Amino acid sequence: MTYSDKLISYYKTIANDCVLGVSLDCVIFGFHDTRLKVLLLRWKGTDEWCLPGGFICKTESVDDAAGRVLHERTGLNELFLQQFHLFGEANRYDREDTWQRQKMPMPFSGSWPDRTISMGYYALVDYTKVTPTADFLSDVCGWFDVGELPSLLYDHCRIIHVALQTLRLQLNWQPIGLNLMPEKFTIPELQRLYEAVLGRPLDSRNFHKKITGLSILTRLDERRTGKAHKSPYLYQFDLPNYQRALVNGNLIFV
Amino acid sequence: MTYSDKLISYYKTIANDCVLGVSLDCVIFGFHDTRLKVLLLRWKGTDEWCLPGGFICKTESVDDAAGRVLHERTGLNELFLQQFHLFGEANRYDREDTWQRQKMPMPFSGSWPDRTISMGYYALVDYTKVTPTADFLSDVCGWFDVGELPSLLYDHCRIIHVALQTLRLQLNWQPIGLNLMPEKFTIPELQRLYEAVLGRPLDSRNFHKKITGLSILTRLDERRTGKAHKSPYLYQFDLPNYQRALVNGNLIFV
DNA sequence: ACAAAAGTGTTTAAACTACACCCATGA
DNA sequence: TCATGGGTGTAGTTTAAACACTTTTGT
Repeated sequence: MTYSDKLISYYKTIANDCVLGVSLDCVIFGFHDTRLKVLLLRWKGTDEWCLPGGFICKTESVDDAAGRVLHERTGLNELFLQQFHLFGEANRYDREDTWQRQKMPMPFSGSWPDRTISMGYYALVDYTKVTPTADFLSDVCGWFDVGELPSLLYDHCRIIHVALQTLRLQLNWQPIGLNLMPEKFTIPELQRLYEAVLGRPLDSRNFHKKITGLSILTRLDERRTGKAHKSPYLYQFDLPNYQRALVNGNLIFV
Repeated sequence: MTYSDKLISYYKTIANDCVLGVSLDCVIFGFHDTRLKVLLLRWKGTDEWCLPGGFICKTESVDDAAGRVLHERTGLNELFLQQFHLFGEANRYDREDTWQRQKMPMPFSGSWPDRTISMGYYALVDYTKVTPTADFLSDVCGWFDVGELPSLLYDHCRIIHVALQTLRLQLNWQPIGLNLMPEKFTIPELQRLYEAVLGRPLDSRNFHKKITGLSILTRLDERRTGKAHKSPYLYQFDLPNYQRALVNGNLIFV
């Protein structure tokens, strides 16, 4: 059975079990080494990348489908996952161009619709806990700097940019720190995250004052050592206070 | 040809021309007599109401489809129209209960999917310019106070509540005043709008100070007369300054 | 000892909150 | 003349922004 045969069989299964004409794409954000990252898949046999995505089973809620895709690609459950935009243009991308770059005949026969509406989700995950896992259509799954994206199929470049815009807007009301940071972290590391999302530097004294003033962090006795400078304290989130601050809309950094 | 026959033919046309399994629902907000209103349709031959909605033509963008539905129901073009949530649960509502209340056999035959995903849009319109117009499935189209909704089909009650929540959150960054107010209005009238959306009273002195301080309003020489008290000045939005304030995120009333 | 980042406090300006009286109008 | 809501200012408090030096650590 050739790959092309397998592909046709794969799409037949999808057409049978899933809602046709609707897909979802997940922009999975992580944070590592002062950079905001996004998880991408490399299309088999090409140098083209795309977002993790999938279809919605006939008896499955769309949010659950997004959770499933995310679990399959990262190994994580109970992620912070949020709808952000429905990409519903009749001609979202240049189909000819994409097929050519995908280097394979797309098995679009009778039942397959000739336009797909895609729901965009973004997820915030702890980079250190993710096991990037490719899917049937891809051979590599890996992280990319949001500022240094490779060649992307479909309209996925636009989807990432809309996700990033949304993330910036929601920085103040969403538990972005909690979901993107590892369990223990230093205040300067958290500041790097906010700077990476906002795309501009913040004043360390004001940041420190603000973040500690919210009482959402607990300072541990440990410190992060090993660098040629003063060892910063490690902190972790105080969950009850964090939730409270979110509800009250206090997590503001403009 | 009975209504039931027409209905079957109607759904056949939809199944032929539109994307199957996806619909859209529009929560159309207006403002009148100090109250926030929403436009509803009465299902033919029943006392049940629902949101204006529709399907997406095969070659139409989803946003355009929402604009079309809105134009058909209100007579307005170029409305402020915004995606707010995808309602994608596999069992969004009790189907048996809904069919019974709709008092008609739903023509769900072979090609009709047994679950529908619906994209929620909200629109802000000038109440005074709207000509409510029923559609094929409804016999009445009219405004309701968001606080006094009638019996609603499907999950439309939930959809309205999610729309309202979104509207509250977006009050600060969306041109809500501009779209919901008539061309000329008084500052107390605008304050009533903000109070209606926020659901709580605002201090008139602070409101006046704030709104005039933004330089987004032009005071006209006219005043609104006819009431047994001091006649308030009429204002209109200064569009260039309004846009600027929106971009800068200055339209905040918490 | 040096380089590199962490930790910390004050001052100033802007924004927000609370609060009360007089005025114009129509009944 | 009375009832109703419109118009307006100030003081106190809170919040944000700007800004620099000392400490710790590893090399």
